[in-house]
Amino acid sequence: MSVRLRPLQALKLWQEVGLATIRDHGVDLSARQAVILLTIYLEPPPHTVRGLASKLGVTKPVITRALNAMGDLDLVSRRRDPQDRRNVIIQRTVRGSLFVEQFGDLIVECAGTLPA
Amino acid sequence: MSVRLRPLQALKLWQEVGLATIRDHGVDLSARQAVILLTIYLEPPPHTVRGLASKLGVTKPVITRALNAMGDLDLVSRRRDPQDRRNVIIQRTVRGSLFVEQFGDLIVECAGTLPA
DNA sequence: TTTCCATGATACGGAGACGAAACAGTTAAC
DNA sequence: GTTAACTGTTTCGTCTCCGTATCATGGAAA
Repeated sequence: MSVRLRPLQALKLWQEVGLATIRDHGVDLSARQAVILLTIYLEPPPHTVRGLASKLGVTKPVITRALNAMGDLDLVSRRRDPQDRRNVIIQRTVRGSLFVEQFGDLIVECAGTLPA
Repeated sequence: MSVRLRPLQALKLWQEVGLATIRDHGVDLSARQAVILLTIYLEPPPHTVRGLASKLGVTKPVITRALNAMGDLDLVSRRRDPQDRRNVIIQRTVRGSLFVEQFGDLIVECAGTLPA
């Protein structure tokens, strides 16, 4: 069952959620960081720097820096792959799971108050 | 009639739309710029620098700079208010309308392909 | 008129992100 | 064992953005 959404509703939803995240002044991620975080938490592991860079169409340093920033916030964690020690496996954290979950709830809440 | 959306669908939708905008390499606005643009095109005019700054909870230079950037892209335009020449009235443009419209369609399209 | 207050724009220093290129570490090929 | 290829990271110069403070202009009040 697909989600039915009209253009005006979609735009309003984007505006409301954007407004909420800007004004909340809590953790504010850039658009790219948000997409990286969502990819890590929504798609099946394992996730690597190269894989994420390829999927998003950006360079590797972008991923490394985003992981540094989100690592400092305890939203993701990294460890070496024991099998192939060149690889870095990106792992989820408790705080990251909570953050993503709350973000999902925020969108759902905004969607619920949308006019017909 | 409110829009019904489940948390996992909402998160997937955000990821898909974010992915599309990152990879398109066309016009890429910051999160703040996007919210400003949507506010201009979704809420009834007139819009002023001060009003937008207050609504978003940011300082005035942020709005001025965003309007400069989006003005260079021909997404918005500005003119002095003839009544009170201190004010600047922010106006919509053809290109901006088209851009917002296409963005709305993108969200709707992503929503339509969402799994149950 | 002169003195305030309001508006939006600019100057400035600092912080952060970008891509290209060079880097250290690991594995594979020969 | 040496060379080559691949991983993620760092460096570099550049660019953009931020907030504070200041500026230039226009309106309102005395």
